[in-house]
Amino acid sequence: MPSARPALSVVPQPGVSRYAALATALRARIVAGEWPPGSMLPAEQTLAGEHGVALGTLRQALALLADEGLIDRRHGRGTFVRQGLAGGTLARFFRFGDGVAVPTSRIVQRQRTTATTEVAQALGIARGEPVLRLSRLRSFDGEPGLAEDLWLPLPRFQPLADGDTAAWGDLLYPLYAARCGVHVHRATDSLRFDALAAAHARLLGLPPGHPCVRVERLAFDLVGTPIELRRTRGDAYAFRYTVTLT
Amino acid sequence: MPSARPALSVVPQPGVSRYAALATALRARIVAGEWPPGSMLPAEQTLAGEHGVALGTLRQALALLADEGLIDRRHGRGTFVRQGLAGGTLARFFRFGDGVAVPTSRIVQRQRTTATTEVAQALGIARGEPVLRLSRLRSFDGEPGLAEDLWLPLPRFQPLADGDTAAWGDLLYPLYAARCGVHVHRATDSLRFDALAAAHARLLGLPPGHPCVRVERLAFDLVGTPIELRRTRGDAYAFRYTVTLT
DNA sequence: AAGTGGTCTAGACCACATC
DNA sequence: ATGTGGTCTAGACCACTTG
Repeated sequence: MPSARPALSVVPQPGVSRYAALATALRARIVAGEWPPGSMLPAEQTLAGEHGVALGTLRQALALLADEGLIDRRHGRGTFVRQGLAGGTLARFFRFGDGVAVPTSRIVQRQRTTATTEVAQALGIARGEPVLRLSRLRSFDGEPGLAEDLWLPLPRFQPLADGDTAAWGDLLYPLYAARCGVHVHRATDSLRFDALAAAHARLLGLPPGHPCVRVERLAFDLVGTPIELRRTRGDAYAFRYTVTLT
Repeated sequence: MPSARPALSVVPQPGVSRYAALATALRARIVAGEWPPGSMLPAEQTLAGEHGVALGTLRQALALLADEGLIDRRHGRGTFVRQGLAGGTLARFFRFGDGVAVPTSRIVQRQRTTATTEVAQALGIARGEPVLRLSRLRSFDGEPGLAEDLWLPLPRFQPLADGDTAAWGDLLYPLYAARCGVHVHRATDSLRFDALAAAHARLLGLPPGHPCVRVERLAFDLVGTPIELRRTRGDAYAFRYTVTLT
């Protein structure tokens, strides 16, 4: 009598290690929503059994996903699907306030509009598609510090198109998760130097043409779909950033 | 008859895993120069035997050191002590030339002097200690792009104090290794915005007061001793930098 | 007490690089 | 052919977290 074969056993493939294949399989199950963000994965023993591999092999696969930032492993508690980006505040590029407190946020403008060529390309949609455009001012200890313009693809962010923006709180990503079920999983920040346009200068209380650093952020969800384009401007003289190489 | 105890066995300690303790021991042997930069470590089996641990445990220890950038593991070849920093060119913060070719380097000034308070603090020496000060211009396709000021602690970099600087080539770190036996292993780059002083402006062919990005680099050797302070300035309009978050 | 991930072992076998 | 690191197994035991 043949031994029972695990339900989801990983088929050996040339050129791909078992744990890499396993990681791909698990990644797919997570992205498909089998375990939603914040939820716990089955125990190591269980998963290893399901996929017909030894514990060590399963752990190698999970280590890959943890490196990618897809899951969080917590000793004694379990393995969890990551909720979203942590520690990625745009304020980290500048020296404002005490550098710790979350800045306050005020929505200056909200507007339903259509995607320009530039915005469409960034968000991976067609030109002219509907988007929600926001202007936002972030203040540190009451002092204006960052002026932001945001573009959000519209069918998906419809819940943010109406209602009182004063009730949104100071952080957007938790809002995206709560109201739209959108979890930001990855983002790229591109920095460059610029001069302040009149509108931004007014918001920040600086003279027009004042030097600024412009951060362009593109944020992606779990599946890799772009979900937010954000342009942040702050006083170039407050810009401060450190990288360590090894 | 008691079983033979390995020469360098790791003593179990509360609160410290065996592989972490082992990594510390190996790190010490590397830093002490037992295996100089570029040389190969003994095979896994050998090291595991020497320290009286299983192969898997030794591999965990080596994985730590590889993460730190202390060693390079190469399948089928061996485990090597890293030579030095790779891919850390300061030009990565700017968009000059084709972005690939190594820029040419010209030493504009070389001067034996003493450390100011600021330089001394950065290099971890006393104020007034002798240092070698260099000014350097880096060009891309013949166009000046980066103006650099460097400070090197002097007993150690004596070999660079004399001789023809034209023979130095375009990269400094290989020069440090070849002439002074100094290997750069880690560095931190701190960025801020500034305006060009007259001297730097002249070098770069830009007007005085022109906006620039100033990168201050502090480089360390294997032991963690600061060995180079470098201040690089480039046109703020050429500044371009991208970070990915996850 | 029960369940989770973390550590450690002792071994077999595979894949890569070099002579 | 030989030596290197990479993969995989099957298990034991430890450490952390929660009911």
